[in-house]
Amino acid sequence: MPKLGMEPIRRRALIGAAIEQIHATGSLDVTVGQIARRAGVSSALAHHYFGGKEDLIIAAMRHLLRELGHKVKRDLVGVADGRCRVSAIIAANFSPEQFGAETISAWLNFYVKAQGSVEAARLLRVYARRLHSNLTHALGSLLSKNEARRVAEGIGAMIDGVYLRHALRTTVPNAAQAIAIVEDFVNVQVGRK
Amino acid sequence: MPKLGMEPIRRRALIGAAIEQIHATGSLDVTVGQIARRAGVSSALAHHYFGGKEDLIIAAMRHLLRELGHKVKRDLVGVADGRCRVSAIIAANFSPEQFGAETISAWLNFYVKAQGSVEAARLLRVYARRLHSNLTHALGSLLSKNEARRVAEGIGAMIDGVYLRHALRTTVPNAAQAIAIVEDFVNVQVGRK
Amino acid sequence: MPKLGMEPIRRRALIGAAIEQIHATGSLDVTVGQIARRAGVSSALAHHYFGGKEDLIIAAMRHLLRELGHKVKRDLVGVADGRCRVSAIIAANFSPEQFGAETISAWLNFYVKAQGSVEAARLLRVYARRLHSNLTHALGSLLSKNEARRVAEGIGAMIDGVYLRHALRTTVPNAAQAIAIVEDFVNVQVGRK
Amino acid sequence: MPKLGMEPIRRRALIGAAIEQIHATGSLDVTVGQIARRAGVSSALAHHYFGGKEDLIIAAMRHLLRELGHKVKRDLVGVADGRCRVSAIIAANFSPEQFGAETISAWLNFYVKAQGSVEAARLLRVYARRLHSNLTHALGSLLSKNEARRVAEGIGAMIDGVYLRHALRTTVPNAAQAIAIVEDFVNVQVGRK
DNA sequence: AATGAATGAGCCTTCATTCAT
DNA sequence: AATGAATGAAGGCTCATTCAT
Repeated sequence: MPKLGMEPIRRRALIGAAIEQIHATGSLDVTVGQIARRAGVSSALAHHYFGGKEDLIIAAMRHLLRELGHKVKRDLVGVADGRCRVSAIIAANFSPEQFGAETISAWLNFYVKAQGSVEAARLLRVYARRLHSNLTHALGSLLSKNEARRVAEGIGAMIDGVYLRHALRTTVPNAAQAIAIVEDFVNVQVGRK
Repeated sequence: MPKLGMEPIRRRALIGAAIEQIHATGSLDVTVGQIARRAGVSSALAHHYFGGKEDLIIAAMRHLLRELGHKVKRDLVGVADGRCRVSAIIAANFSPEQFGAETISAWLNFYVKAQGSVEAARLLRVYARRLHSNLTHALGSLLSKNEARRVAEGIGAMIDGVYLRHALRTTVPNAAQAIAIVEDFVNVQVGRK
Repeated sequence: MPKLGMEPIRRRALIGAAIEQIHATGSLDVTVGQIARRAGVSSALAHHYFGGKEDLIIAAMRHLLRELGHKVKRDLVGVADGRCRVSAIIAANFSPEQFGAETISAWLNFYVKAQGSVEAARLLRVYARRLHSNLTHALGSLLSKNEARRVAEGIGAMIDGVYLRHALRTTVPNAAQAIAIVEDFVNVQVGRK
Repeated sequence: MPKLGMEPIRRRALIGAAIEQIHATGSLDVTVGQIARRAGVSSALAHHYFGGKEDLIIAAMRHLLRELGHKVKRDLVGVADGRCRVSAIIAANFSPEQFGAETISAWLNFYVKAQGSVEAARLLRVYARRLHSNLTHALGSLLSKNEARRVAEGIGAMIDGVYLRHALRTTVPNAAQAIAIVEDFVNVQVGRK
């Protein structure tokens, strides 16, 4: 008898396996076979559910971005103070789920992917815009609109830079230190006025 | 036309072609054939002079890093004031030769490469250490040793982050804006004292 | 037609094709593509089932040696007399299945292969040891242990030599004549006592 | 100034290097580049003097066969007794110059080469015929013409077989033992009458 | 729902060979 | 006399993808 409702299970397993494999390989030079094996299924099944390698990779990307989006949204609930909202956003970006070695690897590689895939580029732009918008709003009560935009831009660049630098390390990512660097930046920017 | 002493000419041409091709492709998924064709030679010749694809890519990386190193060194000559030296270092990192679309692409991909190649990782670490050391020294007259180190770290992360974000853009890189973001950071950090 | 359980079928076909191709080419300079085409499949499938060219060649070798081993074992069943067992062993080595043009070619090339492949060398040594052991036992009732060993060595060299010389010929191998030469040797050695 | 008379020197060096390289590689899968490097010249020069790889290999073969021919001829001078001439021929085949590891390797590979090259096959047939003729004549005083032919055939097969078996060994070739095996065969054949 | 079977396309790499100097 | 420069051709191998079951 055919098992029912396997599709979501398989999709999730394959997406997870893709992210793991990207991290294990260190690049997007992963084979569908490797991902499928890691997920415990045949490579044919990966194609069956995702249509092709491209789509599977994009799905993994989308998954990661959605996770981050939900995390930020959740952590902002009930936080009223602007400065605190900024910290919450930063903390969300470096939370254990987001700042693990696997995710960092995947993130870096998605930036590469975006250089050759319109869909991947679109996804990253959506994420960047959302981050910028969130930060600008939170900073609105502390700075002028223009200054808020500028500082938000700086925070964004800094977060990406910290991710990039951690991609090089072989040690386990140090979230506290990462947060400190960015928070330090915010403190000075907000404080000087 | 001379038939001797072609080696350095070919090597340079192939390295240039490799960087161009990486940018054109947007990833390290470039074939030796593509690079060779771009350089106007056969793929066999590329192997003859470099031994293999890996070595060619690494050579391109090394070339870019050396160029940057020389640029920084040159621009620092005669600059005595610490704050000015910091600016010179930042400016060098965003000079037209370094901050072109091709180089940015290549740079991003080298970070990926470093995740799977010890030699590539080593090269990037050398670059990071050198940048950090240069900045720390320059900041030494303005801040305490510990603070200098911390700010240098922040500047480094910021530069990388700005590069990363520009890798996404399709427009021509805006060096002035990039420099402004980083300089802004430095100003506040140094000025707050 | 069944679509499952193709593996053993393909493996057998590829091994057979490899032996044929080695004979057709006259050397081990055979391409996986040639072998695969002869077997009616793609070269990719040959890699899929054997992992690589090396392994395919070794598998063909192993196949031939196993065939010979089985043949000898089968032909010795029920043969009690020592002298008759010697003859049976010799006859087995020159039986139509073993002494065909294809097999002779392959044999010669395996000796070459053994000079650069530990596994191939191991296989040939196993065969040589088994032949020597069989012969020594059979000769045990006719000669002293030392003499039996010596004669067994001679028979082995002779069999190999006859194979080698037939590798040069373009005519169909003459088993009767080959057997006569070796038997003649045995007769004198055993009879002279 | 152009060096004169280099041709014979280079040819000899290249032929020697070819034989060494065949032994080092264990097969005919040697590159012209390897041989040339071993001879201390460029691969282009090898082509200049020999026309191509094929011709160089054949020249190496011809060289070895000629050496053996001369050796036999020289060692037979003044030996009148038939039995002694047989021993001299056998001894020549296992003399240090002929029975070194390099030569054995080359020999085996030439047999392979002969399967795909008419010229190589012709050379080996010439050698076999000469050996057979020499032996038959020498045996003429001891056996009937038919028996002499038969025994000569056996000796030839044996010599080849011994060579073949030594090709497998990694130890230094044992000429004394090799000669003993063949001489033993001759003794019995001649003695029984 | 899932997979074994199979392949075409493509890439890296090697190498014999040619040619101008 | 000798070689550096250069290439075309070919082979081993990988992999995404398709298909029949």
